Amino acid sequence: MKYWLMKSEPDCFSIDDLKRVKREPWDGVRNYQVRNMFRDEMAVGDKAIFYHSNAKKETGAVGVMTIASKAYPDPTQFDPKSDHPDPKSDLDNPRWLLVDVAYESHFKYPVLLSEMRLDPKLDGLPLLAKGNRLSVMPISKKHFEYICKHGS
DNA sequence: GCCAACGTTGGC
DNA sequence: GCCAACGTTGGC
Repeated sequence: MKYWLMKSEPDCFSIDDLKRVKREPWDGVRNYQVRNMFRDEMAVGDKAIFYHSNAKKETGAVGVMTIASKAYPDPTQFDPKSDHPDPKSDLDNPRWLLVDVAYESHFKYPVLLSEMRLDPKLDGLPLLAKGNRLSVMPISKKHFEYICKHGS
């Protein structure tokens, strides 16, 4: 099983939103590296940390979700009214993929980015690498479990 | 709102 | 293939 960290802006889609709907297509990703991870590396049952980016209050890890589907074409790429339409994507060979995610749990306490930066146990966490802008990234089991423990 | 860092695009 | 210009991400 693999472990992931996935970012979302809470103003756009928060962990509370995910809790309400239980399961959601993780759409809108327009980055080839992430597309390839969806396609080649994610598997149903993998665990992911839900991370609130660009949050007004608390930027950090807020809970856990499960990967609930294989990768499939992101329908929003073909919708001119969506936030990220891609007119160059081909219906027969879609450029962008997504996976469904399912809610698992809220952390009791958010694990803030500022705390994670100071924690030597999280050295090497890709989230903390300078200039890392990936919205989805693999993390080690050790880091995953450590963050979960910290949030509980 | 600012800005550093990065990815993508497109001209050549 | 190079690289400048531009757009986006995301912390602060």
